[in-house]
Amino acid sequence: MVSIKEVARLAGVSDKTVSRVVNREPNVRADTFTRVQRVIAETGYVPNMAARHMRSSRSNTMGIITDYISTTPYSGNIVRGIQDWAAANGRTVLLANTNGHLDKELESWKMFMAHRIEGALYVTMYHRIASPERGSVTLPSMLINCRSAKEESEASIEPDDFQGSRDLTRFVLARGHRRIGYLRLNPKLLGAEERHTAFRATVREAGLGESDIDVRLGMEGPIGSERNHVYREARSLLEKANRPSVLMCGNDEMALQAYLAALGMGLQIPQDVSIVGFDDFQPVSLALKPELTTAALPYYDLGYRGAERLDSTIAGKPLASRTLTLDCPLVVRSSCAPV
Amino acid sequence: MVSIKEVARLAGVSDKTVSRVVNREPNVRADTFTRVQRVIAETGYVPNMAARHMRSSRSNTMGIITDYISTTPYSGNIVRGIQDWAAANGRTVLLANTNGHLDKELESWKMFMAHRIEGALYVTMYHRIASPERGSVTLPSMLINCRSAKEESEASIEPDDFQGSRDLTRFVLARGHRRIGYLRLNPKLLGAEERHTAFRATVREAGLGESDIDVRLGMEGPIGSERNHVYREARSLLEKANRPSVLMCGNDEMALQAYLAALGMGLQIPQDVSIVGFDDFQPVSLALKPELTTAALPYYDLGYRGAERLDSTIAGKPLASRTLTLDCPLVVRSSCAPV
DNA sequence: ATCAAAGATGACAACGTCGACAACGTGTTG
DNA sequence: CAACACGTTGTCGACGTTGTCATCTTTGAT
Repeated sequence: MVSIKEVARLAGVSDKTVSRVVNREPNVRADTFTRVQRVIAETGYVPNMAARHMRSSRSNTMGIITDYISTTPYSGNIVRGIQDWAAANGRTVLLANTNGHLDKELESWKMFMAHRIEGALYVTMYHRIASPERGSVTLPSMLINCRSAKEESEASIEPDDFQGSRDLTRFVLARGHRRIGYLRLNPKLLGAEERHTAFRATVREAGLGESDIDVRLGMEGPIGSERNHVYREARSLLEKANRPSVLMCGNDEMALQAYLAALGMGLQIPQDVSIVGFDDFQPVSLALKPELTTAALPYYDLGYRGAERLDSTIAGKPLASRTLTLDCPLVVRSSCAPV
Repeated sequence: MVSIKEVARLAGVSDKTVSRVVNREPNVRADTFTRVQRVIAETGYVPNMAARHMRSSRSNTMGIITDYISTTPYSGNIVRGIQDWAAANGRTVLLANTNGHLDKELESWKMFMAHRIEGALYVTMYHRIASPERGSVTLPSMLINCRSAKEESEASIEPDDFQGSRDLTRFVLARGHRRIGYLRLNPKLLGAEERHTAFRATVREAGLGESDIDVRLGMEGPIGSERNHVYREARSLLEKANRPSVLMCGNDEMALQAYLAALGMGLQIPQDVSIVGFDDFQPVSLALKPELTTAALPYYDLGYRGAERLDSTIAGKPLASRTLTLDCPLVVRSSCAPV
């Protein structure tokens, strides 16, 4: 691999001058500049990051720790958002996956230290409470899609489940629905609480009473091995004498099961019953017919803006607020009809 | 950050001796070893990879290029497999996502060169023909989930779609099905051809004729914006006077639509019609009720073993075969009943 | 023409690590 | 006791880059 010295030799200048050209430093004569540029092009010289890192003692690198990237695959978009930010800003990212194992998490931090990362992004695949186990490492960090358990807690960026659920509920109400079945997420997830609370607050605000809504628990138990009651509960809701005109589901995968339950009973969607989801998990929300009305988790932006925020922190700029929430925009498709 | 010299000073030895301890070199007295180890533990010293890289001119790093990681999210497991191999073998991986843009691909190669990667894994999210655009870069590389268009082609590792489809078809036949509807994948995908061919070969082998099977095209058009006929075709198959007893689908997302079509017509699965998929895309295959019988794409292993193979190549060992295929194991659940 | 200021370029060192080699200590052999 | 082998430890330099400072060249004002 050709080095800066080799380029310098070929261009008949000093290595320092090549460095100036590469880094667009001022005070290089135009002809020198082009001559060096030409040699760089001819030799295919690319600066060695490791050497830069050594010289400047800045690695320009951030680490990403993810937990269960495979279980909820769509949230891989968080990682994509981070990467795009990094590529656009000349940073390097190092990725580590823990699969939820503590020992792998500690191992990852060690690997990160070996690369002298300047900050870490702690990404969870479910919106939840997290407590990064970084051993004795102390570095700028940003929690993405989760928040710290501790009070003196750390900077984070999260989806606004409350707003998403509120907007979705308002939309459902605006379509005239007055009997609503609600299938709750696993209470272990942060989103479960917020979505449910927002739903209740919004229907109350609209003047509906307890008898107008019917809330069922769709999933429970430890994440990864939860018990799934969605199909059964959806059926039960739809078998009621005065059945709901709409089923609101904790997420899109639950909506899928609600579809199966409704169709299995001979009901048509959305003519006989409307269904809405949450997350906009597209392999499901777009595969369903009719396509699913839902609220989109801003995964990509969580990553992109989370990386941006971490970078500010590394640069020493204070954050406007410790926690930033991003909207979950409503995605209107055709699974929810007017009553 | 504490350096090897600082550790050496505190332990009262030379930096070289600390280096010996860190790298488990022989010929260090036991008491020296423990003394140095203690100082390392106390100071939290971690060797600097950038400096190692400089000294040894070996980066110990491989690059991963992926195309559309977000569209078919489950295949992120390939990346997880690679990472796990790398973590287990002390290698670093650098990840770049192109979203299918050529300019981003070239940019990624440049970034890789800056980090002096020793080899590259070119990962596609669909099983397809690929031609890596690496500019003038020439490095050991391995195609994962794709193969080269060129004849003098490059090493690759791929799923065995043929075997998967054959085993699935045999399974269906063994359950007594003799009228089979088949929904084809987008012909643009490599798997489409292989799965379809295997299906035809296997039914013929079993003595079925052309009139016993009915093959429909489920999807077509450019990847990312294809036209989707699955729902319509599935309905059409099921409306036939002598309707198939089983629907074999190109993948699990198509199976999902087949479910919706069947249920929408008042048919019960698997009593009235059996359905099988392909891929084992679990957010779908496990969410469906009854759960889906399918063949699993060995994504994780493609990544893990692909990394392993690339590493052999880097080390200069010849590969037993240029292309390696991995089995797609049958996953029997409950969506396919005996006739 | 003269000189100062500004612009352009180069020499050199240092970042952290480890290979090559030198040097030292201890025990063994003749 | 000399000679040697071997085990243990240390010195030094180089990897590729860029910051610091020095040097040389050009420009422009007098």
